[in-house]
Amino acid sequence: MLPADCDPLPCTGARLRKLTRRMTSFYEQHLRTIGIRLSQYSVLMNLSTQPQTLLQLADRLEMDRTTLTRSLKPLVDSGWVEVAPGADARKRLLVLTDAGQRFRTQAQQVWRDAQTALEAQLGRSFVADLNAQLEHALSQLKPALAEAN
Amino acid sequence: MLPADCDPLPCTGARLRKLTRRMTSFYEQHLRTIGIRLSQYSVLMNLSTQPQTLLQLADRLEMDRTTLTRSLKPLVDSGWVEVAPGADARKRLLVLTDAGQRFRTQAQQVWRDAQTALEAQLGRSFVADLNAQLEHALSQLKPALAEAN
DNA sequence: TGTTATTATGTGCATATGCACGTTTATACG
DNA sequence: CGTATAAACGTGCATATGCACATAATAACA
Repeated sequence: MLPADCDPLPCTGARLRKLTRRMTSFYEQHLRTIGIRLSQYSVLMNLSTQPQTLLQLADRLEMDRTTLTRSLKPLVDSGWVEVAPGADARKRLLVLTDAGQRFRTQAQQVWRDAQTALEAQLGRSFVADLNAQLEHALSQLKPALAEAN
Repeated sequence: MLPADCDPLPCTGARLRKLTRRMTSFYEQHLRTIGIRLSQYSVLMNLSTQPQTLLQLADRLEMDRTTLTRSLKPLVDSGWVEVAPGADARKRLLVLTDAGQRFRTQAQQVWRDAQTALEAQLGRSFVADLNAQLEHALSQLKPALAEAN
């Protein structure tokens, strides 16, 4: 029999997905009061600093471009984000409207409550550690950059 | 100004979602060779031990019952899982077929490669720590059990 | 300048995710 | 036994996710 350190560890991906489901649910219990999803909150936060093109925002959020395209629809429909023409005719600039800024402020309060509740539940130092680990993993696990072009 | 330990930490939920996207992508680069998703692999693995009802499996995977219902379709269509009548007329028993068992064995090899590659990329001890952290978080962050009934 | 490569984006498709609501079948109980 | 409750499951809806493919517009270059 081989030594234990030759066997792969339990599936990290599955655990991660599991925790993400729970965690998302946790945040959204709070965010539901103002009718917004966690991912939408992320978009609002990232746009609050400055307008960006779709691709720029997708890069920041590290999500698929096409996912973002569709995630924007409810935000645009709600009047919080505007899709303006960009520097050249290809680009589209995503802009947070005034109403969007106001709403973001409100949403940030609710998020703050959620994050605080999370830290209360799991322990602040644990959450800090977890954040650091996630951050490290993200830095090491670079995106599957489009097959060596 | 308040001390820093009164401010909430950066959004854990957003980081978690980010990493899950990347991580899923990492695993699925491997799993794609045999045409299966990470979540489907989890289902196969959980069914390989013993047949279970939909609710039992959903509890194990800690995912929404209705999500699982639909996730089963491609597995059933591929002939790997069978939906048999359960103990009483309400229950449906999910059974891994023989072909399903064989496929699971094959898939497990591919998963193993992926997990090993992950450990090579992030460092085995880091992955072990991360697994432990995720596990701990899961144990502390209990499901939003249906509003105190 | 005309052709080619690159950039920025959209759409179709197949899942993943969970809430609200509805249906069927058991079980509890008066 | 009949009715209220609970258990197990399905479906509609709204997003989330990313791949393959298609389009439009700009940049690069012969």
